[in-house]
Amino acid sequence: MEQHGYHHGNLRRVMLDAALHAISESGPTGWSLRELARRAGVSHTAPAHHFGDKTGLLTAVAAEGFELFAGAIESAGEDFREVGVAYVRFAVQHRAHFQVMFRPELYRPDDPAVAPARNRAAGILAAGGQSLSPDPARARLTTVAAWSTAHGFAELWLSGALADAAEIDPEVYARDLIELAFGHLR
Amino acid sequence: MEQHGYHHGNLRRVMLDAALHAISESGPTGWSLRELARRAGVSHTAPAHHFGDKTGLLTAVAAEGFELFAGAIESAGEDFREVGVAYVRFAVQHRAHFQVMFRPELYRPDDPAVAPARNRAAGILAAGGQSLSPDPARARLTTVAAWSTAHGFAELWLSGALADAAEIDPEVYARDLIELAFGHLR
DNA sequence: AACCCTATCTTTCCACTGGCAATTTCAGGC
DNA sequence: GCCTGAAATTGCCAGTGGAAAGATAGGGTT
Repeated sequence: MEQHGYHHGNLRRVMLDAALHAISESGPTGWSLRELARRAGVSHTAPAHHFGDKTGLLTAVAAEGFELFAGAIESAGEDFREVGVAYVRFAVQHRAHFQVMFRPELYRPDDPAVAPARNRAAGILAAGGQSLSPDPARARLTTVAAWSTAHGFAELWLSGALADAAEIDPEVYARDLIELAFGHLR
Repeated sequence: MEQHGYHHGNLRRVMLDAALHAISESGPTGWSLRELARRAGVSHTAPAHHFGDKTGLLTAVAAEGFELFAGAIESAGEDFREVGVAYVRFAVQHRAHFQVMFRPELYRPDDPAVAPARNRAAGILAAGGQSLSPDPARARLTTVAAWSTAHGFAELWLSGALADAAEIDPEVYARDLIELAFGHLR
């Protein structure tokens, strides 16, 4: 909100938001660093100081994404089906983050800002799968099955492949769908 | 296999294969048209004659992908669970095609070479869902549920998110997982 | 108050990219 | 043999990501 002089004062956040906006509109690679810098009113190399390079900016997006994501599914409660719904809700509400997070070739997945958050999220999913699984030996399989269902629905929805369902609230659809596939487990 | 003179003779196919190779290695946008042309031994504008522009090349990849894909799931038989396995097998064996097909912002999804093949594939999936669904009124939901599970597993596998399962044959894993989620339907 | 230290941002430069326009080569039908 | 159109070429342009080096602000230190 401040008037910028030579020093912007908030460039990191502004660039991140600009990137998220651009990603939502044109996909994770459909924009240029220079364009973002222009909109932020700074020179085209200013962002380098905060992110290093374009990959660094995407790494920051992924890191923030995994943080938000872990929080979102963590606060979904005990019922693993609601975790799945929260998964889909996150993908829809934070589509830019989501579209970067699961394309590791776009960023540096081993970055110390990314890996911990990702592992935290993976742990939450694994715990949920364990609680859902009738057979402890198949906990991992159950986790991956439910994860796949939520993830696949989110991807298909975001890609527009489910255009015929565009009218319906994706969360409601996701809940029905998870119930259909995993409701028989208890 | 012919020696190239001024006219390459097979440029279209060679460029497609080069693109598929590049996509497998660096993702659907991690390469340049010029680099591909260089490897094919032609000038950097030669591909334009066959594909128009870069988007045109990706459109051709998507079109070929949907053709192959429709064939693959069509020949998987009646059992819808085997269709899911074929879905995953296709994604693994043709990962470059797959990674383009479901990112419509990368190509021209309304291209006449793409849309028919995509619709054909969608029809096969819908028919499978219908045969799987106990309740005809919920056929669409069942289709989307099974589609999501297969798609999500394929995406997670390709992205490396299931690194812990890297040892296991993805087809076998997919079969178990589909059985877990949809085996109770008959 | 003068100093310097560091983070931040600018200017300048380079190789590379996608795409357009004009031109050249070549192959096969007449 | 020639002529026509498909297939490639060269040359050009604006835009891109990134490196290098300089400029500026805004403290802390003394």
